[in-house]
Amino acid sequence: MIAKQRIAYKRSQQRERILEILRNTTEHPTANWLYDHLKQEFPNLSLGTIYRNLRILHEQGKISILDFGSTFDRFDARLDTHYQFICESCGKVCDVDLPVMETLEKKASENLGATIHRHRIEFYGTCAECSYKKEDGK
Amino acid sequence: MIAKQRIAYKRSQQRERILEILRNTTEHPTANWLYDHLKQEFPNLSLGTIYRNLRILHEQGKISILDFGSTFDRFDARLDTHYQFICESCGKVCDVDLPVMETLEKKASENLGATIHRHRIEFYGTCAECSYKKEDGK
DNA sequence: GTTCATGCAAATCGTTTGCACAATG
DNA sequence: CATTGTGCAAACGATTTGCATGAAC
Repeated sequence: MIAKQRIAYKRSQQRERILEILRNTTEHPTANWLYDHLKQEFPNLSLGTIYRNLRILHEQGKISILDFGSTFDRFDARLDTHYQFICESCGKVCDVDLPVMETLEKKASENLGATIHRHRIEFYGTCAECSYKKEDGK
Repeated sequence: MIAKQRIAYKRSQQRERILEILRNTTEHPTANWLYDHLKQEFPNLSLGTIYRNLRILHEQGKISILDFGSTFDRFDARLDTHYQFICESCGKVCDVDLPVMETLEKKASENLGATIHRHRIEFYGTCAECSYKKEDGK
């Protein structure tokens, strides 16, 4: 478990673009989406680079990693605690505008005798568009 | 998306034991844990069988699948909504005894115009034992 | 020039699947 | 005996990693 000694981060075009895109998207892209998207700018781009940079951005505390049941992670430049909704029909992930309940952590903490650093809430269901599609015709 | 036509489920020793174990464990075993555990009873057991049966038990509504950020899923014979705590130090998963907040789904639903079927809450932190270990010595 | 980042391909790891054979009903 | 389940090994898909080359400082 000897962590590879890293002295400093150097800048890289790719990393800066990844962060920029994440900051300008309300969607929560997957690694693969980022790859497809940036492939145009960097024709030789590789998926390894995407993943390495996502990990680095996460280490730097600049992005967060949202891991749901789905096989792939979603990445987000929003760092504050916020809740998510996942559409089980189309897979879309979006933020839910509900006040964050700090008290929950306290209660759970007392309950378990554990130290709690953070919590997540995920809502699962069918989004407005998908409900609409299902209603008419097929 | 042609679902393989299944007429009926037949019983199988392996499946019954898997369910039995899940019902008698408060831990939330991984597929691999179940495999190791049952390998003694069924020396030729294969992981494929574990996964197939877990999926079938889930289809039958007898177990639930808990998927966290960790690479592997956890399985649970408790079916009612309940919240989880995940120790970031030892990876243990346990249930949190807090009242289920039905109203949350309603609020989120109004917020998004979506239909919400269920929600999950996960707390992340350090469990009592791990906190204790860290305190003294190393 | 030393260190970090890239691209590429191979490796990893949890999970799924195709197939021939065994168990169930 | 028709159908489902098993074991095995190969396949899968998201992510990671080793290595030689290229960019940053």
